[in-house]
Amino acid sequence: MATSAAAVLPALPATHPCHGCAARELALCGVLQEGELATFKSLGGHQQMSPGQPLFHEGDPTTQVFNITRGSLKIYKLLPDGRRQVMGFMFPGDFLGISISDEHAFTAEALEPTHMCRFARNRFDDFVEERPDMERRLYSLAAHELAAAQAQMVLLGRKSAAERLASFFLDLAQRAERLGRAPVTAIDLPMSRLDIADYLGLTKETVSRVLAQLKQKRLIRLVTLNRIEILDREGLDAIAQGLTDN
Amino acid sequence: MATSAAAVLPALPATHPCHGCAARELALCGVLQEGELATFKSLGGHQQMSPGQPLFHEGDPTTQVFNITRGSLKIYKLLPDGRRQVMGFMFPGDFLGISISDEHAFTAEALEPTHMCRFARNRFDDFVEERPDMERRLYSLAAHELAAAQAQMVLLGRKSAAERLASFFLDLAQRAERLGRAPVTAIDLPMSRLDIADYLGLTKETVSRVLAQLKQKRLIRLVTLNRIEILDREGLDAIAQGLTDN
DNA sequence: ATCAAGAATTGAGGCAGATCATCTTATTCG
DNA sequence: CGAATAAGATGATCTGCCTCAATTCTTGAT
Repeated sequence: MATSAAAVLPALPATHPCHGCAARELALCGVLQEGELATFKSLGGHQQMSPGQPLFHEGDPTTQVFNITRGSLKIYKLLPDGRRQVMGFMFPGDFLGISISDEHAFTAEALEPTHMCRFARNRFDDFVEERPDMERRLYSLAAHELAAAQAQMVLLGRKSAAERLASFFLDLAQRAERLGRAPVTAIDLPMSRLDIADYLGLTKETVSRVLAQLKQKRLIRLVTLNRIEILDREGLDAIAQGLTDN
Repeated sequence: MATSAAAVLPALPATHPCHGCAARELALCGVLQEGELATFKSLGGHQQMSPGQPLFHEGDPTTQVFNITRGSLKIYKLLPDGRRQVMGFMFPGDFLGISISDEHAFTAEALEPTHMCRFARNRFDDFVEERPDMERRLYSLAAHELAAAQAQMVLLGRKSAAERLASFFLDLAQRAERLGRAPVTAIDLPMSRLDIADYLGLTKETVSRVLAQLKQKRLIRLVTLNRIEILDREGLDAIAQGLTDN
């Protein structure tokens, strides 16, 4: 069951609808051949969203699944009194639709202008059911997400504020590297400080303060408000893993 | 992909090795027919563990997968300095092996005398690969676990100590009900207060104190140290969801 | 039964991060 | 461009949970 995406994909003709899709190798589509890809593509459509626009709400029927191709989203749950927990952020290549429930377990909302492929869920399921590769890929995605969720439980249950921020930045860097296939020292933060706080189980004030500490320790630098540069990755790593008192 | 376990299973002859297995309908095996079940069973063996005994450690190669049939386990991750996050507790019917990594992401340790079916991972994978039902079931399990992990993130990121305890007890009650198919008012706690604390992101002292509060509010009663009775489920529910100040 | 050892409870005080308030810096829009 | 508005940073104070320290209870061995 330890199946991973095909390492090499055949080049597509420039006229193919998926040609040039930044997400292709990373997403579900990665396991499909050219012919299948066309069939797959024909199942659904394309969709764009503007910042702040919700894709769906917690509790909505899950009639569609999505594949992010550009931009980013946050997904979150709310408690009745308004407390919010951000479950994660989605970037190009990420698949939004791992669930066997009829209702969405969370709300999804665009952080910036965002593009995605959209599929009717029943047609998607039918398509997947006939392609063992695809099923295995889906399982693999779910298993990865589960591992990530468990890492986040450690963060939320046992890490200090500084450890949480450091872990978060490193995680973002790694995801950017997976997308770009090259080492990354500067990271975009398309989400607000409040989003970060709600993701890390903190308040926006604490996020600001810890950010200031990390800056002062010369571990990071704020290029702009929404873009940081990692100055000392080893130092950040040491903090993230709890190897230093902070 | 919204496949669930078969609702009704054919009765097995009393001589069948899986006859009387408390976990059969719940576990992976639930989708298998009698013939297949025998084949499946022949892939692996049975194993018993005593309290405190580790099944495997974080980082160990994942050469086997397991299906709990009796007893219970805790699974946890450690930070380098010894801080611990318990990721969850496993009961009969639960499957231990959702992963595509070559190394275990956590340590698993028996809480009480515990029995399980054991399968070599490569043989298990081969078996699964030929049975789409089984693959779908595995995906379904992973999706469920992911949803549970996300609920736990809300708990760890945003709930108060009392809310965490209340949520925990209700969750245990629901799991017991899924196993026994009958309403449950008394719950066994095979884990220590420290295990509970490390699961809920608290200390054992806080767990003790909140337990005392819930007792005093007549929401629960301690039958013994390791068994509580739920006296007011609605009240607990209200707390768990954060509908009451506590 | 009695004792020992571990587990759980209870108490006192401290602290990391929350809350509330203010100020500063971006961004938007007329 | 400049005012309006929102986002972020910073300061002061508060508090829920943690830490450290005794007890008390439970359990298993003799």
